[in-house]
Amino acid sequence: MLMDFAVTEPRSDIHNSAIPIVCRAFEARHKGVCGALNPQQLSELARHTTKHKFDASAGLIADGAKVERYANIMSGVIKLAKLTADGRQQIVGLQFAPDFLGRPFSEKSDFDVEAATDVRVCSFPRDVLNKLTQESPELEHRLHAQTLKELDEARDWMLALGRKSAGERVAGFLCFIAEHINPEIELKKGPVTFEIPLTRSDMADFLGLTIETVSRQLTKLRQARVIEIENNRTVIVPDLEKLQAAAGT
Amino acid sequence: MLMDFAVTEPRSDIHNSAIPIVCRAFEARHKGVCGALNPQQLSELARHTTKHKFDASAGLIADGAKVERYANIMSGVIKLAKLTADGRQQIVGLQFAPDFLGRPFSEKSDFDVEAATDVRVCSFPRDVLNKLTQESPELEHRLHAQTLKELDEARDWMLALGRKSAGERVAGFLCFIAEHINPEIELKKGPVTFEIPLTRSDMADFLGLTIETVSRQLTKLRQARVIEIENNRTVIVPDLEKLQAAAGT
DNA sequence: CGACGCCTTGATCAACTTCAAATTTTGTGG
DNA sequence: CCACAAAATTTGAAGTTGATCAAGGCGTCG
Repeated sequence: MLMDFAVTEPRSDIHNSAIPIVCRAFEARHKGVCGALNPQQLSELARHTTKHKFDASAGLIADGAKVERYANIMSGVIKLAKLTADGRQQIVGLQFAPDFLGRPFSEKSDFDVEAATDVRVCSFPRDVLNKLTQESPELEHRLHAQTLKELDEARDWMLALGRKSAGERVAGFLCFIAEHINPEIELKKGPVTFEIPLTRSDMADFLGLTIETVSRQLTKLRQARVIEIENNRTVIVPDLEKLQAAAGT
Repeated sequence: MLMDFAVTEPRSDIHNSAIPIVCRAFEARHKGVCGALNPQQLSELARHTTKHKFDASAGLIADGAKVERYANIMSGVIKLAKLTADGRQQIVGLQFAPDFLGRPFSEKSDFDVEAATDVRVCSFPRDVLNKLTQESPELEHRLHAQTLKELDEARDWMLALGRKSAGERVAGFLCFIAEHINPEIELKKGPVTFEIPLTRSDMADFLGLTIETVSRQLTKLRQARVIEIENNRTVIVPDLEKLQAAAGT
């Protein structure tokens, strides 16, 4: 079931011009778009901000829906999915904290937005952000930078979808998750462990495959000792380079 | 063979602060990024601008190359292509006049940039545009808008690459070209005629197929009377809706 | 315990690729 | 303008990959 952002949890600091502590903590850890705002703008934004929680697989925004609010992802993973006329699904983007969520300058969404895992977001009205964008070139600059990052990722996946085998895609997906789950802690030699934030079905929709093929390729990687899997979701990669090699990268 | 932008044709109006006539004519027809500049900025940009011509299939920028100049496409079609480690190719974007060419804020290209058809571009140093961007929020806004458009197109093609059949992809590609070749003249009922700006090989690389499959699907569309083809490149679409239906859209 | 959701495994099948010509189009020199 | 060679496209036959169809296993939650 899809639900638009509703004001579920009015902030206690509504009439307080101090920067919300949660924002400060969040921005310290990450480098979200809010970092582009000065304290005054930040509290202006905070005045209109509400926090929301969504369970895994809850719908946030339906394809074609009018979008009145933007959001920042505080935690969790969000999937952007497109459907063909007859119902085939393709996930066209995955977003992680602290990504900005929403299509600037457009009133409606071009795809479904759904929680892949449990998710916490901060949302605020389109108008407020649009106004801040006009005041602060740095803010638009950051939004532009995120858009460019999404475009790079989309193009990387176009290469995978168009030209890579099922095995390469699955291995490449695991690399992608490994790099995004813990944004900083990566590229070191030792073993890497992480949770796949998607079901097999979501993985299939992301990779342009069926769940059966995804499962078979994971088994192959396991049998080749490239990965270990526990509880379906936990992946251990003893040697990331071997996984990258399997991804054809 | 790849060649970087070289200064091949110094402008006669280098020391003339008037807006180059070619720019005025170009901007009147299109709505390129230059439209965001005031006359003074435009002539500042023009002072550093040179025109270039590339033959079809000439390389403009190699993957990983350092990019010192940005450009506007004046005419023709440009393809952005990625390669896997072992040489498989995927075209991840097609750009048409008056698109901006270049990756803002990045020094090097993430893919090969090649002329699909004969192409004319205006190029200028990165630094000059970066400086203008800082002065003019409207300019960054336009660049951002183009990036968003490219992202939308990339995601549309992700759906096609991941979930659509060869026949749907080829039909969808023809719709895409029909809409881009003559940006305005579209969506009318009558027959539409256009030239495919790509070889079969480029089409295959764009669609994630082989040239044989592309050819067979075109033959099918021809036999189904959805299109007519003359000289391999000229396509006549009697009824665009039938083609869109074949594309699964 | 039993039912349901999620994942894995196996057997068969279809779509697309690969390999191999044949055919058409394009470019060049006489 | 024609002849010819080279390049691009089409067509055909055989081979693979991944999809589809069909069970079966494992965990979780009532």
